[in-house]
Amino acid sequence: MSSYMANASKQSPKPTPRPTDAELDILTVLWSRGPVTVREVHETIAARKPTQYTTVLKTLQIMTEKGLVRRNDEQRAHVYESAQPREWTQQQLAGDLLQRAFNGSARSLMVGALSARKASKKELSELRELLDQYEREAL
Amino acid sequence: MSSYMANASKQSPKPTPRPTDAELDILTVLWSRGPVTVREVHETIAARKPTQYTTVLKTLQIMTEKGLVRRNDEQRAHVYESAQPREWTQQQLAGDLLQRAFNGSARSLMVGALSARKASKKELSELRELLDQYEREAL
DNA sequence: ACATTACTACGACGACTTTCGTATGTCAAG
DNA sequence: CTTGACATACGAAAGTCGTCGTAGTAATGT
Repeated sequence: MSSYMANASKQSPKPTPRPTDAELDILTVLWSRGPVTVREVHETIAARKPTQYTTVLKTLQIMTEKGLVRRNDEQRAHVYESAQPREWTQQQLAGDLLQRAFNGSARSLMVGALSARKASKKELSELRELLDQYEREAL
Repeated sequence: MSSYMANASKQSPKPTPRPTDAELDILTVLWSRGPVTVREVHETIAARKPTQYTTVLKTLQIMTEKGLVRRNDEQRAHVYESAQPREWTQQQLAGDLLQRAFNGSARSLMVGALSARKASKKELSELRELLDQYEREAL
């Protein structure tokens, strides 16, 4: 064991910032589509909300600077992919909101979520299953 | 019944916007303290994060314009209170995040929240109780 | 070869956020 | 009345966000 830093952090390991609304829209595409070109991202985004190609491009460039996405520029049309898996980002966002608006109470967050969109019977049992699983793991 | 509008909405009933980070900090104080003066809000806020009095004041003024808070200016020191109860705003925020980042899946949101802060045994049973309650009500 | 199409880079604008300083008003001592 | 403590109003700086137009460059078709 020498003094190598296998760790990716050097100098200021500035944590990945919370994605903005527009950025989250793009990440959603990247997560479901995998590595894609700007064009593909744009097509998907523009299908739901009229948006210029360059708007998506610019946002992706900024996201690259922020470290939210990785870019492969070997091809002429650069290929982007999310720097973090969906679950990781979701955890950040949930944790952040939990902290900021719910004073850390998972129960309150659940109340908020459930009352926001009436949960189906199926969804409720799904949640119950999730709790079972957690209780088993967390010994 | 004449053409009166007892309703508070006139012309564009523009919905209350999502509070920003700084605004949420202030709302948190208002919720736990009830109607208070700027001074009281400031003292609470400044205890955790150095902030000028006028910063809090200005933010509260903006929040008044947005309809996030109500102001009573009968006294020289105006008294502010949240325009919406804590639960209502929490529901908005949870629903918003659920929609934007979790594709509407309450289960995913729960996974995110639970993995963000390891839930205690007590918290888990609290959640289970909540589900019971929901299942009983939602017939 | 040249026109057309497909990309990236980037500057810039308007709206919004957060922050603070300064101007100004009110009121109670002294 | 004047001063000092305490309020509100407000302009403005500095940063971020979302958006787009334009410029330039590489590939493709005719």
